[in-house]
Amino acid sequence: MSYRTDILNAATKLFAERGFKDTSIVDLSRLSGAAEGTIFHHFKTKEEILVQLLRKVKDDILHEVSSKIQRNGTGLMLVERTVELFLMLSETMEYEFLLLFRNYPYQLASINPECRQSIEEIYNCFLDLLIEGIEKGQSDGTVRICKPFRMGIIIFSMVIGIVRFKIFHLYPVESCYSDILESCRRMLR
Amino acid sequence: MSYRTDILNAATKLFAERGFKDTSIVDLSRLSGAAEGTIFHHFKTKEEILVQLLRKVKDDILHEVSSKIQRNGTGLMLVERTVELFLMLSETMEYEFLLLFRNYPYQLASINPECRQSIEEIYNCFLDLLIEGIEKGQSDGTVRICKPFRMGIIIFSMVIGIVRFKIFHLYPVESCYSDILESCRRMLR
DNA sequence: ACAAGTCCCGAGTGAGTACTCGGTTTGTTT
DNA sequence: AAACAAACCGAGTACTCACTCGGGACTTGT
Repeated sequence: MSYRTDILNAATKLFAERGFKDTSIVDLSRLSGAAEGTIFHHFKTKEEILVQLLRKVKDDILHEVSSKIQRNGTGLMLVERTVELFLMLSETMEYEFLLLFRNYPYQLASINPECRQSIEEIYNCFLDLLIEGIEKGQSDGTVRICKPFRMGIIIFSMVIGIVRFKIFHLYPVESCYSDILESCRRMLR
Repeated sequence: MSYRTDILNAATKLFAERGFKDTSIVDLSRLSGAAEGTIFHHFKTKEEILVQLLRKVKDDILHEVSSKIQRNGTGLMLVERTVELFLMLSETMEYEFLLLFRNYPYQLASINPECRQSIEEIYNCFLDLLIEGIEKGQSDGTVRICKPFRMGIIIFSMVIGIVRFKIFHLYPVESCYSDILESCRRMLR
């Protein structure tokens, strides 16, 4: 039982709530209970904490997606399931999503390419599912003829936008979920 | 001819490109040509620069909106014009939009309530136009029966998401503009 | 000419930062 | 129990940051 996981947990919380730059090692030390020296015993630099944290978040989310997404049914159903899953995960994995949205692409992209890559893999995972669903839907007749990539981008940006509104408490959107799915169907049919 | 505007111009560029926290007074001094002391002669604190900057951005955008938006025509047309205007402004006022998207609601919200208020006014300006268009459209028959606020939120989040993708070069979206308008129509009709 | 005021300068200040280092504790192996 | 390594500690270091201060230059009104 080392402080390693305590430090990562503290980092998840603080990086998500305040962002990377606004969290100091002293903050991490206080919240995790580990001395500053201990933190640098487990992680070479502050940046290294973020890199490992994001790698873990990426693994968790990709695992969650691959275990929850079912590919039976129509293409339109796959799109709907992807949207629903994203909305659901943004609640069950709130801190992880907060972390993604708060730190990207603002500080992160320039800080570290590995961070950026982790986050892009997460983004692409969902976008690819949407595109796959649209293409499949065009084969089975549940989706109209349109450019899959473009419509995937549009739907994805809509869902991300909604989640951002919710996570940062800008507008109340919980009541919109059914309207979002209905909007997707209308856009694609 | 004082350094005041030079400092604000430098701040617009640097806060937009790097964010508030990642821009130092030395950076501002170098880019504007004004000595550090001169910066603090014109602005009480670094935060004060941001406050005044955002107030100006808000005024500029609200003025642009009120001068460009025409209310003749159907409700659906008002929605489409609002979306088009937002997309257009995100190009003609690129730095200002970058500034909005980079700094909100991450560092800003907690830093200063006046900053937050400026940005919320900008957001609400567009959202209110969308809602107005939807309600008007429901009267004149160009928009189906739905909750105006919810659909306004959904359309707004879609447009913001697209602009974010573009501004940060995450995905190529320039080609999507006509699809976005088409999607709006399908969602509302 | 002189006083007042604005603009400007940049070295200096103190607080905070990420990170280091020498040494202590704890756990494991033999 | 002795030996070794991993985990842990916190004072110390070098650096960056926003901000101050005392004074110089230029403009304006009297």
